[in-house]
Amino acid sequence: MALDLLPVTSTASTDCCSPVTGSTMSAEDAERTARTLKALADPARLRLLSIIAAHDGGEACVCDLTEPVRLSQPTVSHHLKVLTEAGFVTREKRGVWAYYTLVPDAVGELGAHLRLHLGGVR
Amino acid sequence: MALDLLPVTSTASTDCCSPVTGSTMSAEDAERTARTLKALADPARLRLLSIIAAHDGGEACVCDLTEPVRLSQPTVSHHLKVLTEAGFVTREKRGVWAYYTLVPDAVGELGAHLRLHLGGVR
DNA sequence: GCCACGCATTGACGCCTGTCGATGTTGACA
DNA sequence: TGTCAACATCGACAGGCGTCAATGCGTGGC
Repeated sequence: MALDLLPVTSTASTDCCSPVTGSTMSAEDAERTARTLKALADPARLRLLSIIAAHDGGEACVCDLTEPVRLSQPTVSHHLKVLTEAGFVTREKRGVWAYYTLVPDAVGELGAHLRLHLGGVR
Repeated sequence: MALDLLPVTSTASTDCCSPVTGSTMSAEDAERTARTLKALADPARLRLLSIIAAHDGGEACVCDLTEPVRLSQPTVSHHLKVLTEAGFVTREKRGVWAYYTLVPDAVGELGAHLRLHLGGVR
């Protein structure tokens, strides 16, 4: 608020920058959004989602995912569990195989929510 | 290698699911995208970006960011460095103060790149 | 009923990361 | 020149995370 010459007394400690004009993200919202982003922020999980998306019908089973990412089967299962709990894929057991399917607009909603608070659209 | 009934010879090992139809994300792309996402996947950094975005002019200095996030000054500086290296903010030193400014469409481009490979738009 | 197969879970290990106090660095001012 | 303020960097610590081998659990076929 105050400039170099004005003898300010109201602002006790901080007085260097411009004030806030919009509304900031709440701590709870930041925590939830960060958890969702953490599920995406892994190269193996990104590749898994990409492979599932590239499959016909948008679904794939674990045996089709283990070899392309060059990881052990328990590790792939772990990543798929993380992606499932974050809401990016759904699991459906058919016989012996487990089919993972993309949740249609999960990444889209995440991006929209980010642009809402971070002013990407303006 | 030989199966129970069908004499398949083309598919060597995997034969349970549908084949791939699209193109998957490369390992290098996944690595780079994951690094960018990791910079966002933290509640403190999300709040910092949100506070900067809410400031007038889309810029803020460290002294305006330390108190809202309830973190020490070194920690805030560390988070801002991570965000700077990821390309979400830029740093400009004016006198004693360091002003951080949002990179206009960084989150938008990230979202677009994700939807491109993950089929969010279809 | 038993065995083979696909997948999930467990336990363990090493690395990465968020946080802080202490210290260094730089610019403003007297 | 000396001092103070704002910010960055360093070193250290605890907790989280990615990875694997070993094991458990259903399902389908013989």
